[in-house]
Amino acid sequence: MARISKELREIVRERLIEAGARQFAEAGLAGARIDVISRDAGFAKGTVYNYFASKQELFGAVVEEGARRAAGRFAQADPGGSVRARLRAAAEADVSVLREQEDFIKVLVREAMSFRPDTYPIIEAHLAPYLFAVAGVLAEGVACGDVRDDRPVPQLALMFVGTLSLLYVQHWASNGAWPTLDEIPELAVTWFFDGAASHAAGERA
Amino acid sequence: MARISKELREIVRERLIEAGARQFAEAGLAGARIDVISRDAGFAKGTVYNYFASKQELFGAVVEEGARRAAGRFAQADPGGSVRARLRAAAEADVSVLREQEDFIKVLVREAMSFRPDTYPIIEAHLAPYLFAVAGVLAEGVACGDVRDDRPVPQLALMFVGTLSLLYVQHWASNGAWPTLDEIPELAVTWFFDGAASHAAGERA
Amino acid sequence: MARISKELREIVRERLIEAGARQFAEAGLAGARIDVISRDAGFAKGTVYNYFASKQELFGAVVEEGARRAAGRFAQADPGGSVRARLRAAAEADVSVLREQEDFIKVLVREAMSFRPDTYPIIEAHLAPYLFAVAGVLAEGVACGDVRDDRPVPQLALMFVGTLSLLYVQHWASNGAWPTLDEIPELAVTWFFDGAASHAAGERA
Amino acid sequence: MARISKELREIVRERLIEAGARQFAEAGLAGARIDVISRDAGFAKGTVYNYFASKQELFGAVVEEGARRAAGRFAQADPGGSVRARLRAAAEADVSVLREQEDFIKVLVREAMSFRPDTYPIIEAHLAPYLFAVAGVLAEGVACGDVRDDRPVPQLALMFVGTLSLLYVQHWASNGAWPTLDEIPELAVTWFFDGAASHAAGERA
DNA sequence: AATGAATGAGTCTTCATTCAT
DNA sequence: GATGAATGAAGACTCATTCAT
Repeated sequence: MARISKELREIVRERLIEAGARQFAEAGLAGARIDVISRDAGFAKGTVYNYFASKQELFGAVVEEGARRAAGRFAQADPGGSVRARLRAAAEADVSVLREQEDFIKVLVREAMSFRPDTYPIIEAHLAPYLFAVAGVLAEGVACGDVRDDRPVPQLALMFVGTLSLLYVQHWASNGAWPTLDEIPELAVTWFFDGAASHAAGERA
Repeated sequence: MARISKELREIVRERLIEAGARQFAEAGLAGARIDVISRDAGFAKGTVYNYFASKQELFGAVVEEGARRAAGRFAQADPGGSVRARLRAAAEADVSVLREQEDFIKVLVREAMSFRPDTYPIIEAHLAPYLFAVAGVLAEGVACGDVRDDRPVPQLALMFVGTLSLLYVQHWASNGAWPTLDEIPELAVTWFFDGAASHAAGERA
Repeated sequence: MARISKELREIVRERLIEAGARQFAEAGLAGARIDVISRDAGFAKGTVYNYFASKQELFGAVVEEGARRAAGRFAQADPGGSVRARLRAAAEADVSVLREQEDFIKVLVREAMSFRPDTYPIIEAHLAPYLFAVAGVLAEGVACGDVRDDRPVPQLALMFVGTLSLLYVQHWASNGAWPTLDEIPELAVTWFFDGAASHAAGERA
Repeated sequence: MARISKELREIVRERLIEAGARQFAEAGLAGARIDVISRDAGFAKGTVYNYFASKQELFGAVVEEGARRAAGRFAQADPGGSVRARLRAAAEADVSVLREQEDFIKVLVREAMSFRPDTYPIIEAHLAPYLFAVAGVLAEGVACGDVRDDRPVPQLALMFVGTLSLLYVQHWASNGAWPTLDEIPELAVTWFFDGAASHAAGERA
């Protein structure tokens, strides 16, 4: 099976990453088993190691791919306009990724929320572009006075992404009862801008 | 003698659970090592098995104990006054518990975020009184018009507790850089009432 | 099986080292299999790891033990007198160790002669006391004029030990035909002092 | 075309064997990696298997080739004169071969020292002409009284070749520090005729 | 004939669990 | 009840070998 084309190699890699996303979402980094991943992708155990040097590295690739997909969708769906509208679009893009790639997002969110010393650096490294994109929108918001300027933009970005993540967790924890995926973008933006409890929030939403 | 023996047994059990909390907080369920827990509690490896049938069971006991300890955290301080002030007091009480029981809380938050089928119900059960207390305050807030009335109170309670948890995670993930524990109560309340991004929030804070 | 006495622990360790010597003598460091060693010593696979951190470390212990046994025998059998006589006694002691501990000596000689980058340092480190003992005798020989003084003593020691090793190899390679173990001490000393070919050697021997 | 093809095939085989010699010299049979050998020879992994059925077989071919190359080494230079001078010339010829074929010689010496049942006969067979040549010189030495006559000439030949090998090993083990290749012929002859320790040796050298 | 992706047997190593003392 | 040595299942990772292209 030699002389495989570069594209075929890429396809196999992709399949392994997707199988990895399923395993890692289900079992976490420590609990995931390499040979399950390989089998799930349709290959024998050893094949994973033709593409990734170690379980850690495969995990990193899964995280990276997850972040890349989310970020890509992000970029596409920037309607311009108010910061609020743009962040809402971003959240919608994120949710639409979640619908299609739930495993990837689960890995991202779960491991990010678990901040294990061995996985958090990986997550952080690969999440950077994603946070960067959000931060870009927020920076413009600060510039035009739509966003408070007394808090560092990176912190704000973390808070926005955290809000989204938290809503996902609540969605999963309630087995989809509340919030539903449909509600999440609006909830995230409202919460982020107006808080969860205030009337203003209620009114504006 | 049976009496003393029983008490002694309880003390040993407690020590094992505390050592377990430390390990599980650091390494997670899969990564934790029985041997380290036992040694850390001052016993030899085998002793754990005189008290718990398996690592899983010890883990369950840690989660349960953590939930039990955390559950008490709320009753303590209710200064009365505005909803805002009362929730802030609640958050402060929560943080003060966190200071003392950081390992337990870490395990709890992690597990909550992973909603494993075998531990999530435990967490949920023990979280209930806490959520109930928060909900009580919020309900009064709704009644007096300080809190929006178009969202179910239980959802609001979940969002408040979620905000706190998210801030904890960010605290841990940043190695305490931001937010610091001191900042968390104010941040939580502001975020919950006014959002993270708005000027109103900045002004009021 | 707890509370084993220190002596029992030592005995088990010894058994593992001896089984290790057998395996390493037969298969070398790379080829040796941990579970064969453990089984051969009468234990399950994992037991080796209760005594040694890794295969390398067990190998080091085997080499050390081999060198220790050989060196010990060396020290006991120093009759004093001429350097020639003392080295002969040393060689005889060495051969008597070889008779009883052939596996250990085989490991030592084979790996020393293979100077593999990963094993040679281990061998060198553990062989040091052995070489040191020989060097001590030779240094006295230099002092009293029985040994040439224009060559560094450590080189001479290496040459003597090398001579012995070479004879062992020839013994093994010929399946014991020549030289026999009985002949080795005399051969080694003669060769070392008088050469292999000269008449002087023939006469004196 | 068949002709060229056959020659080409021979060339590729040769390159693989030389690359094999490098790997085996460095890592031994067990430690050598097919993949490294093939790459080093300028081919992809699988190519080795178009020429050799297995790693073992390639190893055998390397040993055989090494022995073949080394076998020619002696015929070259026989200056006549004293036995001593002729053996010295032989040793010099040997060292000059070593300089060019170091990897092969390393593999050979190692294997000779390990006398594995499957390779030792090969080595022995190819060593025979070399030993025979040395034995021829020695026999003349015995005849003219320059070499002791109370030891079988084949044994003497083995001892001479063994001396050389031992010096090689010490050269390699010391990373070339001592003895240097330049010193080896003189050392070998001196040691062989006069011993390593005696004054006579020192004086005559 | 060369290629190199896929394979899977083989090994080290870890560590929860057991149990004799 | 405490101990810690022994156990062996489990799992990551290696790499010789195969074989489709």
